[in-house]
Amino acid sequence: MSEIKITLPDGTIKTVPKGTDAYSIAKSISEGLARVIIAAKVNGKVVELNRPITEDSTLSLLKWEDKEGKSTFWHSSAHLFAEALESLYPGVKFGIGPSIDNGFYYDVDLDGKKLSVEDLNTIEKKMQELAKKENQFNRKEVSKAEALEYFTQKGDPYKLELINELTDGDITFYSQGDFTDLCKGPHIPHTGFIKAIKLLNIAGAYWRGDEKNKQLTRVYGITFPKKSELDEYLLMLEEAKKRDHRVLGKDLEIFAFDDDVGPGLPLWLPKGAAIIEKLEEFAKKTEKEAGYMRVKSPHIAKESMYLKSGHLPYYKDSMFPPMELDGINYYLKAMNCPHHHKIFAATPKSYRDLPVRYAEYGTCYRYEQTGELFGLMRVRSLQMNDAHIYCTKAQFEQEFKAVNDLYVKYFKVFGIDKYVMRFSKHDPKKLGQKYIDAPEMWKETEDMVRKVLQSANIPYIEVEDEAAFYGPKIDIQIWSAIGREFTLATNQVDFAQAERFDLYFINEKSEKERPLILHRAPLSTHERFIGFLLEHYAGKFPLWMSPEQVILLPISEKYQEYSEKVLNILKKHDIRALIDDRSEKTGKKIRDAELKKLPLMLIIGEKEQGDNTVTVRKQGGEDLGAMTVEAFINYVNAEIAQQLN
RNA sequence: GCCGUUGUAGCUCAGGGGUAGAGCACUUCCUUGGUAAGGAAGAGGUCAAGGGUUCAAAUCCCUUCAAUGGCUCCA
Repeated sequence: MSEIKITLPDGTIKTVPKGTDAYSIAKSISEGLARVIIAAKVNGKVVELNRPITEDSTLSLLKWEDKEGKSTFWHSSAHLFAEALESLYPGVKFGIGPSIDNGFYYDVDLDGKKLSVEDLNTIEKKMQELAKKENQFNRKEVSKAEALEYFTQKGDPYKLELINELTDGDITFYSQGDFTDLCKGPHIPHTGFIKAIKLLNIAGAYWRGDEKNKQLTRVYGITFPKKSELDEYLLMLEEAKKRDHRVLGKDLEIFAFDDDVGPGLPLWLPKGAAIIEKLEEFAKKTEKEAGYMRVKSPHIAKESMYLKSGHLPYYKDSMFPPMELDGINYYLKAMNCPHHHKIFAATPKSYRDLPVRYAEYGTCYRYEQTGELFGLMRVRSLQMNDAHIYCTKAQFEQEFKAVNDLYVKYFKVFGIDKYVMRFSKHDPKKLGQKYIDAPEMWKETEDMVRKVLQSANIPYIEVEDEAAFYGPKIDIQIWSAIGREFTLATNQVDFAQAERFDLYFINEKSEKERPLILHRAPLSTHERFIGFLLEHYAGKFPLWMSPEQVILLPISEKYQEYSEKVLNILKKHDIRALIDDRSEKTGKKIRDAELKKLPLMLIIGEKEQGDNTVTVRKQGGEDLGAMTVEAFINYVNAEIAQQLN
């Protein structure tokens, strides 16, 4: 029998008979290893452990801890779910059942039967029962005809549709117990590895993600090889819920919604408004230093402007319906750019004026579908950290880079490090439809964007067919506490609207020339950004933007007067402070201040009153000891200066 | 917009065809206490809204509204 060479991740080379499987190789290394591995990666491809290896290969053995180990594990769990479901509801039809970042789902058609929470418990129990049988996952290669035959017999139209799109010779079935599924694999050795099971929720999901198709029932679940890991995961979910900006926003009195005002229309309470003011102050200062000029524009405009901008035909459904005045339709603005273009056009421009940078915290209204609304993250009224930069082609790269540098600077101030820059490109096949038909401009601007990203050494991913209709863009993707993905900020190239609005400047040769436009919103909208920050800081805003910075805690009524004196001094120094003058014990006052996430507490008793000091306790418990009021003011200012640096 | 779930006090939630409940928060009083909950009393609700069934509806049914988990969408 011929032999093959297996290269392990540490570089060791093992010589084994051709056809040996990964499990045997693991066993030859150690029994312990063989027990914990659940799949193998052969020449970069994940396969099951009992697949014979037939050529010289690299091999890594995957455990639960490995990312690919987890996805294999969860994919197998989806099959276990399907097996349980089929045994409980014979005749159920199956869509797809993949693994996801946290667990798996399976889309099923129960023919009108609705699943309840109790049903999930029953299915879970069935899964437990089936898991204990330690049924093996068996792979079988089938011809297309056989595959079609099997699912025709079974009467599953979804699987038939999938099979019809596959090439003959490349189709495999996997079976465990009495259940067989169309699947390319791989799977864990047997169901017994799945020890802890939780079905999380039920949702509707369109077949193949198309809302024209039938809506199937999607069940989400997660499994673990150990019960303790499931408990840990569930605990983590609970913790994440506490950090949800909708919960914190209510607790901390940042914002509210009201039925009479309307869905997606947040009300900013005084503390929320205070945060916004500090944020704007910071943004305006930063933008001023970066050469932006502030402009202001109305909340509505005539239909003709949105026809000109090209927005209306594409985005009418996302705008509030028009109001008619004197036979003319007016729209609430959904974006600021057309107004800014009109500001650009209002005065003649020379190349000497460029780049022109117009900034406005403009309020926009978007008619988001009801199902899309999500706390502050997805709303219908929003105020954007918007600006438009008009520049020459020669200036573009530098301007684009400056905008990117601004992002990085902001993210440093806010300590935002978990994000992905997504470079969205056009799809050449959709020129003239989804995208402006200007192939050479697309190429040119996309190359420029890539060059800036590469030279700045910024990690990014490129995605096809995600650009704006007027040019490529960079989106900064972040995740909410409960794991939902959002675009936080955006930086877009626009080579179309200058033409549409007939924007030009006079170049050195006294000719009219079109500017390039950049749309940018590094601090997103107030709504989304503060929603994000609430979660990012878990409600503990840094001192500089905290709506209430200092709380004075007199130990008893006797020190009330002195406390008020201190309060007035702090207020005069622009420090946002308040007194807790309730007749409660100090411990209680501290606890309440902690729950309200107040950054600094001043404890004031006999000692402090006697020597004109305050005793400073930071949120979380750090004791900074006693200091004079003047020293405390200096401390606050130094702290803020450092945070904004 | 679609599928599912939910809607009871400011908040978190229990209850459930026959006079509406708890804890926390709030108000008042007692207490004047030094680093995460001192004590007592009180006030607070058209049980989301509208309709239906019933002697009787917060409870059962229908509709609407809103929230929520997803799907679709996201300039």
